[in-house]
Amino acid sequence: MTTELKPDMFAPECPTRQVPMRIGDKWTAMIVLCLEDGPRRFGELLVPLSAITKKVLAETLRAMERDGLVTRTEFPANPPHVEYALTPLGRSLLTLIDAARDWCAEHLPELTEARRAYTSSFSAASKIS
Amino acid sequence: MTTELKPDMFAPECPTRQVPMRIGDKWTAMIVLCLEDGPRRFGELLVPLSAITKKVLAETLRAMERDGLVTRTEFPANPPHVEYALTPLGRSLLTLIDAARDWCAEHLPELTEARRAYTSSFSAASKIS
DNA sequence: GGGTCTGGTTACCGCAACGAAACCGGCAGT
DNA sequence: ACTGCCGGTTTCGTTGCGGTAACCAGACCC
Repeated sequence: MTTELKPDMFAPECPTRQVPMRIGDKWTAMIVLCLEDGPRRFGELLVPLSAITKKVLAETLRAMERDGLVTRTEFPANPPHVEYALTPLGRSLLTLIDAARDWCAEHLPELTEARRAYTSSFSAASKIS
Repeated sequence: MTTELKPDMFAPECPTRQVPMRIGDKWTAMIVLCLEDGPRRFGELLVPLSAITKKVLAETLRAMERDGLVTRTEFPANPPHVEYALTPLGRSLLTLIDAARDWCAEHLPELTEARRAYTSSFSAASKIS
């Protein structure tokens, strides 16, 4: 058992504060999942992420490329197209994402029930997003 | 080995889409960590979360209470005070948060380096947050 | 020359999160 | 009566993520 040193999330200068849940932004985790089984083209990513717009997809992919999570490869063939693929770093996120999905699978009912109970007990008053 | 069914993040109506990274909001994970060793008072939480404002702390705690992650207990003693404590559900988040911190501890250098390399190679052009 | 496919970019905008600062009500101390 | 502590709430303002719609450049097809 390697006693790893956890990052100090409480230090204001710790990059953990900036980074960790970029994964938690609206689309990054889903894009990683989309790329799990191999490279995909821009247009292929648009389909499963039904609600995303081209702009946001492009932005998110750029940010992921910047952070070394995906690679962008242009094929100047005919018609020219572009492929996005996971880097090893991006792929390493899969275990984390899976852990999050497992947590959801296990505990989401409790959370939903808690939320229901809470809002029904203060039916009128509170307004928490 | 229980073959758990992962939530379908791609279904627009899946609550996974709403919930998962509420954990990833700016403060929830840190508050969970603060409460790890036992109940804390409002004022005690303000200290380690040095940058948080009372308003945001109150909002975040309310949301966490709504979701069944913490309990709020008033002590009408003298002087009156309030204690926040993790519920079992909230405590179950610790493993997930630890997984995220482990990932950061392990891969943050790569990510930082990727970011540095990216921004230095396009020193002038790109502006990604 | 006109339409279409691909992989975007640009301009604009709304909303929710986040934050700074002031205020508040009950009670204790002096 | 005045001061301060505790646990907030109120007001106002800023920032930034995400979204909508329009446009674009290259290449191919007709």
